Amino acid sequence: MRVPKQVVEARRSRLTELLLERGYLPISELCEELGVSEATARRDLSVLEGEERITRTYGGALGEFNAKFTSFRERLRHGTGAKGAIARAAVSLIKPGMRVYLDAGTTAFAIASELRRHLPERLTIITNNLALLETLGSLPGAKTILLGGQLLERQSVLLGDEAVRAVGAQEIDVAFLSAQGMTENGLWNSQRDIIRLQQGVMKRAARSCFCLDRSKLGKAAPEHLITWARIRTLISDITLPEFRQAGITLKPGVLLPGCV
Amino acid sequence: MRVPKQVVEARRSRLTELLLERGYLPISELCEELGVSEATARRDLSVLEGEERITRTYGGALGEFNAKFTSFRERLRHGTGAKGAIARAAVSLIKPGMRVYLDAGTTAFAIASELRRHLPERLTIITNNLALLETLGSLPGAKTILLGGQLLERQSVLLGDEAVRAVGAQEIDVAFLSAQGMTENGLWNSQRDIIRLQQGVMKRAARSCFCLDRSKLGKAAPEHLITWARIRTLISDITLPEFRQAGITLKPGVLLPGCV
DNA sequence: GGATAAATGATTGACTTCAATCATATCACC
DNA sequence: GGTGATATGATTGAAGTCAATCATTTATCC
Repeated sequence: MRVPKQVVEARRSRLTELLLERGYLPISELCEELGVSEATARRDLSVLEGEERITRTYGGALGEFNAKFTSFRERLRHGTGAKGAIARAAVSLIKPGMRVYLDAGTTAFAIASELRRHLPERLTIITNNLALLETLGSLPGAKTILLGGQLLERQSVLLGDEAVRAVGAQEIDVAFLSAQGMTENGLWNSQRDIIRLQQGVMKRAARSCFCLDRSKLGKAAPEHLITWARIRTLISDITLPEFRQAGITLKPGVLLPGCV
Repeated sequence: MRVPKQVVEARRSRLTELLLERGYLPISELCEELGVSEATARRDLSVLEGEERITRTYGGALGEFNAKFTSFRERLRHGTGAKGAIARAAVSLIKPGMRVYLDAGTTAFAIASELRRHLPERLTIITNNLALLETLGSLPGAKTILLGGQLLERQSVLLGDEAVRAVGAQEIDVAFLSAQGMTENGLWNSQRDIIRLQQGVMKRAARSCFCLDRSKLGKAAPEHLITWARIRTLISDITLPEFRQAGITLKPGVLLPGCV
């Protein structure tokens, strides 16, 4: 029997919320919870998957939160490619007892993954990136500090005045920062709030390392982060000749070797 | 063929980490990733599930992070029982535009779930509870602020000096707080850091509501939170005669009606 | 109000997953 | 070094999952 459109939509919203609340549910429980047949539940799942509101698994489905992180991770095959090399180079700078800052972005995630393999002693990790907590939260022996702030919708990042203030109270030995683009004028990012936080981090960090893979070369973004003259350490899979070709001259020693 | 014990243990740790990193993996990918047959992968999953380090699903497995939250949620059947009634009573106090604080604990989770159903306009939600973000993070129209602080191992809660400082900078209209026990001397909690944060919250909140179900009655805990004389609003499924029987006399109007 | 389109549940057959069993290899212990 | 214990992969049958199809019911549109 046909059923009003709004009933269908309401049920699908409910399904999405159920998955958000429970993380994972097998088909059987979904049917019971929604009071529909297996066929309808599958159809709903199929639609919601098409809209990228959930992720199906064999026998059930995952909520958006998981899905988001999973797809986030899937872009990043472990330790392979440029991101993995950049992460390994970054981790080589981390010594026992250090206080390390990681910001948002997939590079930070690659570094966190790398830390799971080679974890220096007594590390303190400071971040505004909630996605990292899944990876770092259960690291034994490491202390994890999360900055406060406003949760950005549809991203798992904390920003705003509160985050800037919170980072001002931190001591940081080494910070790993990323950006969305680099041109001859320096590095660029998309949002003013991100820049403000990154500048706050730089003020508090004894050493700031910028991690950017080659996909960022030549790209601009709305907000200017930093000029080349002020960058002390860059970690990238881009070679010096390639930089020159793009009109960027790096001071000697700025480009960290080992990931080209 | 038999294989050294440490190899087996290493593989299982790797499996656990893989799941932590990726959230969910189907059996086929696990086999590929670990380089073992399906049978062995299943056996590993079975063992790890027994040790409660992962959660199996039909066709795959979930990492501990998901598992923890899932079990956390499963204790709490939606809207039913005392927790649901307490949550509904709590939500009835929330008006559009308010700034609401939720602390750790399953009661806060119940309130968050209830908010997913009846969401007042322009709400700001402030919390130190990461588990809530999964539920609240995607609420359209609500602003979510997370306090900073140190991540408590094996819990998804932020505490410490930074959290206390962060809450000191917040304006709160109504705070919902919980405790682990109540005796004639007032409310008790397990950790000093929790108490410190809660006291910080009370200072900044125009109204503080304590939410405790009947399982807490008569229980003590190491650290004292607050005396009955200073409690203005209590939300509980316990009746006034029951309180009297336990040697607790509540000032009139303190016990919020509607969830007994 | 009638025609059309859409949603539902049941059924089917192909495919997948799963636990149990078994033979084999080799680690661990004495 | 011999013996027992144990991890492994292959196999198998039972149970579960899935997409496609079909008849039925009913909302939606004109």
